[in-house]
Amino acid sequence: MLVQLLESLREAYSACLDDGSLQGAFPEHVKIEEPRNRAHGDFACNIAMLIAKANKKAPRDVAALIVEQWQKSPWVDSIEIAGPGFMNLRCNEDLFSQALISIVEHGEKWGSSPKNDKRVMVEFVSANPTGPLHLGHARGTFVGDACARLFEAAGYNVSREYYINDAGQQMEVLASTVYKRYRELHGQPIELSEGEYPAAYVIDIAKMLREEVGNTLLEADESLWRPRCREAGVRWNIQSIRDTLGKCGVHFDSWFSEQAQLHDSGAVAGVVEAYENAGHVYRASTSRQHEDQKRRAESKASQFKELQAGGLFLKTADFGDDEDRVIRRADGRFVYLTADLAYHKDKFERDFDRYINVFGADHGGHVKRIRAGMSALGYNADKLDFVLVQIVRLMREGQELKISKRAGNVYALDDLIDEIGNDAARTVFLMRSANAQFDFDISTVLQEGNANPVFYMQMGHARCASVLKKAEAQGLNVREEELKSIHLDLLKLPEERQLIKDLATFPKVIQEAAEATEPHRVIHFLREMIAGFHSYFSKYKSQERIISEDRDKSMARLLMVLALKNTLKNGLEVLGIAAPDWMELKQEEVGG
RNA sequence: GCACUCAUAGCUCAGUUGGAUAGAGCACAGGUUUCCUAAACCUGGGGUCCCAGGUUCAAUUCCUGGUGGGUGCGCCA
Repeated sequence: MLVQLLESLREAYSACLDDGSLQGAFPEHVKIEEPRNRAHGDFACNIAMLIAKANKKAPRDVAALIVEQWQKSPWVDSIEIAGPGFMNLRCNEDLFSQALISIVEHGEKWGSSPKNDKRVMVEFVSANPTGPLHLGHARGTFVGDACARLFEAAGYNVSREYYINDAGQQMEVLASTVYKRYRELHGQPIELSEGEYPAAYVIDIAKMLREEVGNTLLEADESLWRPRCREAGVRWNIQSIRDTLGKCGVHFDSWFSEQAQLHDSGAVAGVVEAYENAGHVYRASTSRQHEDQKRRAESKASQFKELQAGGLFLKTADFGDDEDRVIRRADGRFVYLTADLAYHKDKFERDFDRYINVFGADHGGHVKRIRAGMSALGYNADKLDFVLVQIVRLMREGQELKISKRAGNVYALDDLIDEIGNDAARTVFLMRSANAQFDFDISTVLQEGNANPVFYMQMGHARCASVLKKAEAQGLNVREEELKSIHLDLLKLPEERQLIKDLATFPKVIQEAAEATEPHRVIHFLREMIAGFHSYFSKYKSQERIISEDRDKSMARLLMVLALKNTLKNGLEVLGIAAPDWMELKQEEVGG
């Protein structure tokens, strides 16, 4: 619908160019959109304001010139010039009819863009394999997956990647905890030290280990038991993470191991060498930004400054970072950042067009460093997108659900899915802009009613399905091959025209949500559309029902319902939320 | 101190990359509903869009400077 209108506007514009009344290229950010105030017409266009200055004419005069041509389009019934120079247009009924038919004909492709040859990588979750996923990982998981789905719908070739931080001190702590639990299983007394993992899952890891190796590690040297325990721990945790992700409907295309693919492969040493060769490093005890050290004197960083003994600095400050960063210690060991740089270098070598990184907001500090590090290697850091997800505080009946890692207190992501279901969990974590923190009481999604966003959306879909099913029982079938013979010009009610216009904007919503990596836009779009339908449904239920004696009118409305259902289904699909044809309701009818 | 991020109705939050009279849910007040699955639908009250400048035909939106909340600031990961 919008496509046709834009096309006709282009034609009108070039006609203006041809007769010399206007000059200049067709402006890039022309908007044709529904005006807030419906009295202004079906759509409004702002082109006159955009090009007025270049043509040295008043916006309203420019508008008049365009209107003269645009009115010739078969899609346009009338255009009015209003306000500072808006063009308010009313569309021809054929345009509405064609839009509806097109929605149904496109089926599950409706809303998606044609495949392009762009490749995008979405890296998300990437939780340390030191334990199961918990609440703190939920938002990143769902936002990352929804972004990936959005890009797929927008026509991109998408690859989902999980970066496994299976190197470093945390793994050693895990290994020693596993070993202690292993000894405990063999009757030896143990005592966990500060920082080790007290949670019960480590016992499960130890049990698995005992089954695999029996008691052979009991008397073994640390050089034997440590790698074995580490490996068992990592393997068990990754499996646990995979299982949870599977429950969440999330599947990765690749799992990237820090230990194997960066350290063991020599990639980390390689990236340092690349920086050395490029002349972006220097050896020092403190970074060049002495002032930075001073002004951080009051910060947490100050308590670590004695540890600084001099190492190899990367000049990230030359590429937009706040200060230079150490990438190799004086003793030759690399730091976390070095591996991260090597990882992103690896990503760039795999040559995607765009890299989406979904991080928790507490990792926001990485953004500038990685950007700077990639720029220093000569890569285009603009291809990197960072989605920082903020904390969501989940409540249950006013009580906060804790993420705390203290034993027995962890609220695992698994538990959340078990409690409220994948659809509700997705809705909760996707309904708000990722970079805004918010509170949510999960008792809301266990109710039935408008306050429950999942219920509201799914009920909308179920209602459509229900109406269609009832119609079918009466012999009213919307068959694809007969779409064109349905009298869609009978859809004259203002609510019907409004709904069709809303439906028609769906592809644009998907496209823009993908571009902005903002899945929440889709939820808001769906909710608004459903609200309009429910309102319409109720308003006319005593007259002008969807299924009525008037067969032609019924068929027209059923086609509209089918188009709505298709849009809802595809919209929910792109969020990973189920679109049921029937909802089992808990509550009994009131007053029955 | 510096960086990132947020600030919109009593509460939780949208606001379509700068558009016309700023919206939704909850809560509150009133009303409708024997019906195609629902405590659903309608109406109403409720706003200094944190403050002050700037850019623009047009700013809740972009820029600068403040204020307030969150996060980060290590040769930890």
